[in-house]
Amino acid sequence: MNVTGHTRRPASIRDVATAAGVSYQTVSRVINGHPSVRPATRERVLAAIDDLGFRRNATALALASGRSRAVTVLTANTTHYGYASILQGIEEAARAASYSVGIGVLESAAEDTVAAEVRRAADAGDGLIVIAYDPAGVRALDTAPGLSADLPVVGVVETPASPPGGDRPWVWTDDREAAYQATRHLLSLGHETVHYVAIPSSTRRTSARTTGWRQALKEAGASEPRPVQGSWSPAGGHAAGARLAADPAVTAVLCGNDDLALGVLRALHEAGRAVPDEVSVAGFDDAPHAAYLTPSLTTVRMDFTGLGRAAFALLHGVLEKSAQVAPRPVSVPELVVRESSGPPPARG
Amino acid sequence: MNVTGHTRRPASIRDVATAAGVSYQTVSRVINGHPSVRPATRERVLAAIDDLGFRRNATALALASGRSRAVTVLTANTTHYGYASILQGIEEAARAASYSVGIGVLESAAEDTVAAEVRRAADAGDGLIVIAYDPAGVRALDTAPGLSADLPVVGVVETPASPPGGDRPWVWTDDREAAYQATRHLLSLGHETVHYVAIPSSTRRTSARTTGWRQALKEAGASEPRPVQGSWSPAGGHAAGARLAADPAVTAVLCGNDDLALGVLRALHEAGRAVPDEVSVAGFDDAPHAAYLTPSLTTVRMDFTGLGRAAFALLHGVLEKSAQVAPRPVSVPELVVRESSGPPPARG
DNA sequence: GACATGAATGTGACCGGTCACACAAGGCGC
DNA sequence: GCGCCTTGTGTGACCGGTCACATTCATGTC
Repeated sequence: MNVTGHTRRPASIRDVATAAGVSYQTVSRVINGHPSVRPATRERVLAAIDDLGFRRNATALALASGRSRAVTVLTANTTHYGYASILQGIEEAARAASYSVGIGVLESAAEDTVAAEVRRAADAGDGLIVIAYDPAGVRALDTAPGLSADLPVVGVVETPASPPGGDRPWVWTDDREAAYQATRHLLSLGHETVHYVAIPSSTRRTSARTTGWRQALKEAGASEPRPVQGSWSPAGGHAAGARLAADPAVTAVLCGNDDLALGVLRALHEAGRAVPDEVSVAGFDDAPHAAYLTPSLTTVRMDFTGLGRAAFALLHGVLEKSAQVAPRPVSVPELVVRESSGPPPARG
Repeated sequence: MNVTGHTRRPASIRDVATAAGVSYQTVSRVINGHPSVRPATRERVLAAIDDLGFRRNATALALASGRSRAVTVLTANTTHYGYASILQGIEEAARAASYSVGIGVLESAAEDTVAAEVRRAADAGDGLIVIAYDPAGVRALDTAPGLSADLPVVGVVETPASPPGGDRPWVWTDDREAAYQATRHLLSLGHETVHYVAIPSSTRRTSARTTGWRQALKEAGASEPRPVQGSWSPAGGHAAGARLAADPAVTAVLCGNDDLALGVLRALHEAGRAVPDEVSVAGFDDAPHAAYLTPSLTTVRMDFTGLGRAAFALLHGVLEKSAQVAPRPVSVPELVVRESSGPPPARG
């Protein structure tokens, strides 16, 4: 144990070598667990390492080995529950694998902003995970390969519209299926149709959640109202909800996430429409607050941290060829029925 | 512009040098804007840089210069709104200063867990920001200097109990004052006293918010109920709220954050106690959902991203001595009165 | 016209690791 | 007793930058 407080420059392998009376290469061998080092020598080196408080310099290691054992996460936002949970899942898995995690926030979807962030990420780590639920993320995911040829990129995406997209390095939960189930749940309660307040779609066309909703309506032969474009926030949900509340025909609303649902609930309340007696509302994500709202929110539970872990695992597999490039990890969200959904009011 | 797709090893300054017909040192000078380079030479070098798509290798730079222009943020959680916002503020400021941000999650407050994370942080970047609102963060903040002598550490903390703590590199918002104001608000509405549901205290004794609450009660000559120990989550608030709801004497509840308040609201609802008619509730943070709850939540708005930016600014000042070590940045939270607080019920 | 001065550029060492290779000593086969 | 393989260890170059110092040439000064 080193007790000298004023360790100026931290000890290098050469310092350790001198202290142990061996060459720096031998120290390197000990550090890396190379077999052919005589036990006695190893002991001496380990003692010196301990004594000098040696820690392997990550920067030098990165320069020499060409790999930094660091990944960068690009996201449009760190505060949304889903995004934050994914990040936490990534960090957890990365930590377990002794990788460090860097983070970059995409402040806009503008091409140059995104490009700048991707480049920063490219020379900060040796892999990139993009949370691509929104236009900024999608653009990053699209342009990254072009901007930095040999930077492995993994995307956390919505359920891809087309069949599993060849072998793109993507992870997702089946939110199309989840939206389908949530919609069916509402229809099965007796609602004639289900309105939808959408999160901003990641693709130019329409989001996976929208697709699942639409599919359920179609199968049930229900009419398909125009989705209301929301944002990610309660404020967006509130605006959308206000419009829906004004239409007496609306009896069931599915929301792209729980924050939107919260805004919708509020708008319905302000319009004097009772939930679930007059209108049913369902959300998406099962954020921590969903269960504690009044009425508590029927929603779809998403395993975001699991998604984050899977994203890292996939990237890890690419970075260390050894690790198998895991079979596309897809988890299935689970519908959680609470107070906010119920049968429609008897026909007036 | 380089159009060759297969850039094997990326160009180094020596490649650029050869291409431009100068020495690598001249390239280095151009990159760093050294004055004494003949304009014509500079042009040639710049052309070569552009042509080869040269990007300065961050790792080599870090090794040679001894500084990596990276900071690490240590936090117990990335999903809480406050924490996530602080992180976002840090990232924003760091990006503006061309620093990259790494993140480490403290999974427990156990000594070795924390120590391991601090060490990882120490050799990942050249500065550390610790979000120290909870035991894990506090321990990290406390032990970091001992674990890694010359690693600059900045703490995002609760309002320190003692006078500004010498010259500790800390940033905070005056949440003691905020709690004081929120409590006074409730008292001024006519409540005899205000109950408090606490977030886990960061110190062994009591949190700044608790102190502010206590101070307001004392000044008003109100009785001081035992604070109810909550967690950070709605679930914790719900448990605490259930207990408080059972006591008819309770007419006003201040909560350590908005998630707790949400749980308390729910518990009161379940107990059949109307808010604000029978019981007033106030939160802390002004999370995005606070305004959209029913009833909407009276709370204290905290400038978390500003706090994050300040934390980075402080660390930045330490890292680059040039930058002034900003005067301790303290922002003042603002009380936002909404529907959840009102006068107590007329004495029955 | 000799010499100090400064601008423009190049050379070598270094940061702290890794890798490829050289080399000495010991065990084994024949 | 010689060659040969294996084990243990050391040497030198390298990763891609920076820094300190040397060098060249043009200019100004007396």
